[in-house]
Amino acid sequence: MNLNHKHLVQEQFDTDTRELAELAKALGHPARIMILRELLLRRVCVCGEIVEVLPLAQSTVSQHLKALKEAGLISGTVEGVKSCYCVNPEALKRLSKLLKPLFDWAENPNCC
Amino acid sequence: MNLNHKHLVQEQFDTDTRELAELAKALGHPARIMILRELLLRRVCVCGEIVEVLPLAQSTVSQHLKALKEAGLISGTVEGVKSCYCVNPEALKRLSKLLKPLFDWAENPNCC
DNA sequence: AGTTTTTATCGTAAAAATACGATAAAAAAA
DNA sequence: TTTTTTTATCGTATTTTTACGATAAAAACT
Repeated sequence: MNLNHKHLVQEQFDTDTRELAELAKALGHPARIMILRELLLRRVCVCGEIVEVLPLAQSTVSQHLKALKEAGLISGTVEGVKSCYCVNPEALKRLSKLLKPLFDWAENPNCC
Repeated sequence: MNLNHKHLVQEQFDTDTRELAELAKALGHPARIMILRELLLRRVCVCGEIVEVLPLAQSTVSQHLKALKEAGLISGTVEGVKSCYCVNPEALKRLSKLLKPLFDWAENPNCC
């Protein structure tokens, strides 16, 4: 496999496909799902209480937060010494929109 | 990191969380999104025409098909020398159900 | 019977993801 | 000012993912 073959391969797909894949990938780990759930549960944007909820080291949680942030699913602001995160509704709406054709089909499948 | 530490970590999350993560992970690659799209497009279950549509080697496509199958998103039947796949609507419905709380929140967020 | 077609699997290499501890950096508290 | 708290990042080890070519196995032609 070439040095950045994967990168070249990814570019062959259209934007929507790549965007959906990226959002889905960000949701593709139980820790990150839990983070989103926790952020939704506590009405206000929370910070490192997430670490206490998850069975993972602080550095690992920080890494997962970064992944969610890079996918646009959450945004974080520095609040003094603490770091506050919240779910980005727009990203979820986008994901919903991208998945809609699949879900619509599932309600009325024409095969199998 | 312990030998199967990751496995132990994954077990600490509840079933719904793990199920959602697994389904999302399966969708977390543009090639697999394309496969689903292609299966939906052609009304009847198709087989290896997928290979022709994707910019990937046959063996790689086969691997992606396996991943989707293992996640329950598609099912495949052998039709003579050919292999026929189709999307499993139940899996998509399940994914939709698991994502609904997130999407509902996004329509009426209470933060940010 | 021999050849072709179709697809899954094996072997393998490179890259990415996952996890942790250690540490740095900045704000807050003492 | 020193210490503590909080969080991001670095370094690193391990595992998983992604990709390919080669090959095997089974059905379908010739």
